[in-house]
Formats: sequence, C-alpha cells, structure tokens
Amino acid sequence: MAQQGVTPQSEDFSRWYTDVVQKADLADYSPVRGCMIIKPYGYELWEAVRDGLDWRFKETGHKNAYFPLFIPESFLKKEAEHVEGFAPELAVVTIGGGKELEEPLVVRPTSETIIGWAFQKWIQSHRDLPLLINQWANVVRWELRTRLFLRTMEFLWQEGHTAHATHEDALAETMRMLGVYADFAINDAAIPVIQGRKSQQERFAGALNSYSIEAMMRDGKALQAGTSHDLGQNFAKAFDIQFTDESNELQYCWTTSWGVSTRMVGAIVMTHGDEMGLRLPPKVAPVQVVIVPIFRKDAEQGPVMDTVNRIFADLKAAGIRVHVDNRDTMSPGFKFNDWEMRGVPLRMEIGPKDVEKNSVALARRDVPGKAGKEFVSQDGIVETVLDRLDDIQASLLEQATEYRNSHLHEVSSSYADFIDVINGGEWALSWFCGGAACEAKVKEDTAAVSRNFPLEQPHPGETGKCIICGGAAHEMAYFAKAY
RNA sequence: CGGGGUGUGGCGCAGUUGGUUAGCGCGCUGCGUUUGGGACGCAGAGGUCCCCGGUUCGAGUCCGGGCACCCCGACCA
Repeated sequence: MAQQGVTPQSEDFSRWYTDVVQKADLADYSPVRGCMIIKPYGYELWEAVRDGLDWRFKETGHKNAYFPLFIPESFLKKEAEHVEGFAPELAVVTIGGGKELEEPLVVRPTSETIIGWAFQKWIQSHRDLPLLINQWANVVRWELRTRLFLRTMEFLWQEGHTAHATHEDALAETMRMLGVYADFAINDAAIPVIQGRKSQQERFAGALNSYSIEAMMRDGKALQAGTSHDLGQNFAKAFDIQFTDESNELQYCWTTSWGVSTRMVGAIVMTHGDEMGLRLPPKVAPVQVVIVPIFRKDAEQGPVMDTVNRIFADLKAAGIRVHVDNRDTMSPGFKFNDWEMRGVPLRMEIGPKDVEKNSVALARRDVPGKAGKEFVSQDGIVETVLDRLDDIQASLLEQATEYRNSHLHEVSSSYADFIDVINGGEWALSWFCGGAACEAKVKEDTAAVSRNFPLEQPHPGETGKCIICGGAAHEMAYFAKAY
C-alpha cells in the first residue's frame, strides 16, 4: 500500500520510529495490547538476522532444538534470583481443556529452567560435555509499556544454552558467543556495538555475570542488542545437572545462556534510519536492489522492459535480492520515495535513454539526493552492483561508527560534568566502582544506568577514582539513557 | 501502576450557541490520459460518530459511567 512520508527524525524521534515501522510495512499493532504483527517485509528482515546468526551458531558447534512453550510453575521457583527477576512479568495458564490445572503452567519468559531439566537427563559423563544447544522460539514477558520490536509482550528470539565441565570452558563459551553477536552486528547489521560486562545490578536474574553488546541509536540512547550470560553453577545446582569427571567424581556443570531477539530489528532501524525513513545494510536488506522501469508511451515499453528483464535475470542469477517495481498506477517519482522510505540500499532506474545509451541510473540510499545518483554502463552491471552494495554496507557502518564516536565522551573530571554529558543525551565513559549505591544515584539523577564495562578498556592496567563516589575503581564503564 | 491527551469511512482530520441528507484531504474501485523525483480527469464505493445509560421534540455535539489507544514518568531482551 502506498504511503506518504514519515515524521522527520529531527522533529520527533519516537514518532519517526513508529511511523517508519508501520509505513515501511515492518509491523502492525495487534488486537492484543502489547503484542505485534510482524508483516512480511519486517519478517524478511528478521529472517536475515536469524540466518546470519544461525550459520554462525552452527559454525561454532551448536545444534538447534526445540523445547516446550509451557513450563511447570515449580521449575521457575527452583533458582531463587531467577524467580524473583521474572515473577512480575509471567503469564500463567491455570485452566486447560476447561478444567483447572493441578499445577499452573508458565508461558516461558526464557527457557533456562526447562532446558536445565532436560540437560539433567542428558548429561552423565564429562564425555557428554560440552553440550551446545540453541533454540529459536517465542517468549512472553508481561510488559506494561511496549514499543514495536523494542519491547513487546511476546517476542521472537534465539536462546543458546550450553553446559560445560569447567568454569573456564563456560566463560570461554560466554565470551565466544558475545563475539559472535558482535561479529554479526558489525559485519552484517553494520551496527558498531560495544562488547562489555554488565554491572551486578544490571545482570540477568540467576547469572554470575552478564555480558552485552551495546549500540547507540540515532537519538543517542543505548540499546542492548544482545546478551550472553555466565550462569556459573546456579542452574546446574537448581536442576541437578551433574556429570562424572575423569576421576569418577560427581560434579555440577557450568552453564551459559545467550540471546538475541527481534529487538535487533529495532536496532537496525534506529541505527541507520534518516529523515526519509529506513536505510538497510545490504547484507540484511530484504530487497537489495529495486529496479524502476520508466517509459513514456507504449512504443517505449517493450524495449525498456526487455532491458529490465534481462538485467533482473542477471542480478538474480548472481544471488542479488532484486525486485522490479512494475506497479503501473504509480509514477516513478512516487516509487523513488516509496523505496527510499523502505530503506532499499540501491535503486536502478531504466528508461528509454538508458536503452539507447546502454546505461542505467543507480541511486544509493546512503547518499541522499543527486550526489548519490550515477549513470553506469549496462556492461558488467552485476559487478558494478555488487561493488556498490559492498560500498554501501561499509559506508553505513562508517557513518554509524562516526555518529557513535562523536556522541560518547570519556569523563573523569567531575560528577557534574558526567551528569552534563548524560543529560545532553550522550554517553559517558567513566571510572566506576560498580557499586549498587552509585548506580542508584546515577539513575536517580539522570534516569541513566551503566551499560557495561567495555572489554576493551581505554586505559588497561590503570585504576582510577569512581566518578560517583570517588572510591577505588579498576574499570571504566559506559553510562547512558537506554531503551 | 501514577500524570496528560485522544476516540468521527482504511489513514489524517473538520463538524459553530444541540437542529434535520455527517463533511474534507489522502487512500480505495472502474475507465481514459500520463510516467527520468511524491501525475491528472471523469465516474463510483465506503459510516453501529468507541461502548452503555441519561437529559431533550431532537445528541457526533450536553451529563454520568465504562472501555480502548497514544504521550510522559516508576520496572525490563
């Protein structure tokens, strides 16, 4: 369905986001409050995320499996912190088949517990380890305040769950998967994420430590785009996941879990989008090239469409996701705007002049207006297109990196300066003791929290004074307002 | 869950001190002309005015009560 433009990003970022998501046909509201309908174009984008992650999981030795949507309520209660963390947002089924259930069933908010139960059955010896499982699933968390893709009551994600013989192995896995997420985010989604460890306050309920990749949106806010948890032996003990080691001694496993959700789609939208709408990195774009045929009268239609069809076939054969916009009720100008709003990286215009001159017009989405438009030969068009797509992919990452770098500041001068940076809508990188009281104070003063202690510390080996309490700090952390 | 706002064709809105056939723009359908940056003409279709109750000769409009959604704050991938 044709739509007019979106609210300019500069005018109202929230509305821009809502507009883009709906007008670019990514998603729609549902009759159930807080849930969403993912439309085909949005789902294709999610599929690109899914596929990009899935092969990486398999490459690192993981297998997919599927566990039940319903979890016995008692399972959730086995790990103390875990219950406490999730209790407020659980959906619970108490009636089935018209009868009250003996034990209520929780609709999974995450699957550590039921997978823990299964692992306990599957693991006996150190020879069964490591056990590397992933599942693609939907989960439900009863959220009060929702936003399409960023926070909905039901969302799609993948959750990896692994069990290891030693803490060293489990931690290595935790970090390996964080790296996989960063690799996907940077190289496929063109989002320059920061890998780091969450503070104790911000970690997953039931984890020893949580790690995240943090991304900066175009409004300066932070978005956690993926998390990886070192669960220690907490769930192993709660679910009795034990194995016999080489010396025939019974030991508890060390487990991990890690997840990326449809929130990644929101991250892509808010990292690259501009005034006119979406801008999609070629590697995840459902449509990489859109061809808009242009012809004036019937006599021109034949030759133009011959060229269009030939080039379409060539591009498609080369594995490029290409679409021909042959809607005959819309003018070319309308189509240009329409596809720009939808974020298609490269537009190809083919008209009578191009047929005559053996050329096509190429317009790249990452460079607005005429500056991004060029006329190229039809000879070697596949190579030209592949080259431009690579270039756009790199350019979007570069633009996002530049934006992010220019909106984060290392602050070690004073707490007042630190507050100024955060209230100015930017990120502060400061020495932080990690204390709960300090974290609470920042939240109180700015509504921001720590995002993570980056793995790559700016001053490795050095120590400093916590920007909040002045106490000893051996790491710096990012602070920002977040989604 | 607190504060503010909005409910009128698919979408965005107008609708006066209550007054009879509820309008406008976009979109949609048909035909024709158009087509290199958001085309145009003609002819059409499409409405329980969020719901329930009340006041009145008469309610989209006034009153009471619900419900839904949106925005801003406390909790979260």
